[in-house]
Amino acid sequence: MSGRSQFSVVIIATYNVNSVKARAHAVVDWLRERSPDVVVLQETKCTDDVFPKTIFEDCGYCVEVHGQKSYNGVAILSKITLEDVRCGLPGDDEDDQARWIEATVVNKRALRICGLYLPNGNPAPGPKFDYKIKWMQRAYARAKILLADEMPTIMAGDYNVIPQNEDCKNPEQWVGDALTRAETRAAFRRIINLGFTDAFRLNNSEAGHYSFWDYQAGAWNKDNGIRIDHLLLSSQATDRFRDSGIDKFMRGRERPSDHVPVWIELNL
DNA sequence: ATGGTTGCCGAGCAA
Repeated sequence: MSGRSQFSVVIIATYNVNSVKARAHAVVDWLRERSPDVVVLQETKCTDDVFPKTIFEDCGYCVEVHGQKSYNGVAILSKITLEDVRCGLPGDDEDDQARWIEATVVNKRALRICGLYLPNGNPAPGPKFDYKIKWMQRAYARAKILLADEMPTIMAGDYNVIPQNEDCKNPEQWVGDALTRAETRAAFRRIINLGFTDAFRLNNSEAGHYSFWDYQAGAWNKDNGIRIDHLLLSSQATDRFRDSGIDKFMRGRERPSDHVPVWIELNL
C-alpha cells in the first residue's frame, strides 16, 4: 500500500478515579467500552504495593504507578509500550506528594505523556494555595524542558483549574476559590502560552461541559459541574488531533468517582 | 438547611 496509513489512531484519556481500589471494577468496565490506548489516573490513594495492577494487566494494559498512602497518587495504564518512566515533579526536594508521572509512548512514532494531579489549593489564601501556585511554577518549568525535546507532548490530568467562567455552572459560587482565582488562572495561561492547546476546546466551543460534579448538595442532579480535567497538547501533538470528548455517562453509574474520564483521539 | 457526600481508615482530613 502507498503511504496513506503512515499513522495509527490512538485514544488517550485522563480519569481522576478517587481511589483506584474502590473504583477498579468501574474502571475496567469503562476500559472495555472506550478502549483507550493510554490512560492517566489520579487520586489512586494507595501505595504501589497494594495498587490492583493485575486487574488492569488482565485487560491488556501495562501499569506504571506512583502512589502514596491515603492521598494523591497517579498512574499510567497503556496498551502501548512505555519507556523512560519518571515519577515526581522536579523542583522541590521537600515535596513528597505523589502528583506527577510521565513516560514515552512508543508506537510507530514516540509521544511524551505526563499524568498530573495538580493541588486543589483550598482554603485560599493560605499555605495550601501557596503550595498550588509553586507547584504550577514547577509544572511550567518542566513543560518548558519537555517542549525543548521537540517530541509531541501531552500533559493530562486533574488540573484543579476552572479556566474560564463558562467552564462552570455557577461562576458566583466559585468566586475566591483556589480553582478560579486570578493567580491560578494566570499560572494556567502561562503554561498554555508556552505553546499548549486545551484539546477539548478544539472541537467544543460551548459553555456547559463539565468533568467533575461534587458528591454534595445534589450537584449531579442539578448539573452543577466544573471542567477541571484537561489534556494540554504541544503544537506537534495538536497537529495530530482528531477528536475529544467527556464520558459524562460515567457520573450516573453506581458508586461513581466525582470526576469522569476525558479523552482525545490522535493520529500517531 | 451554617448543610450536603465519599474515601481514606477507623478520628478527622481532604476534596
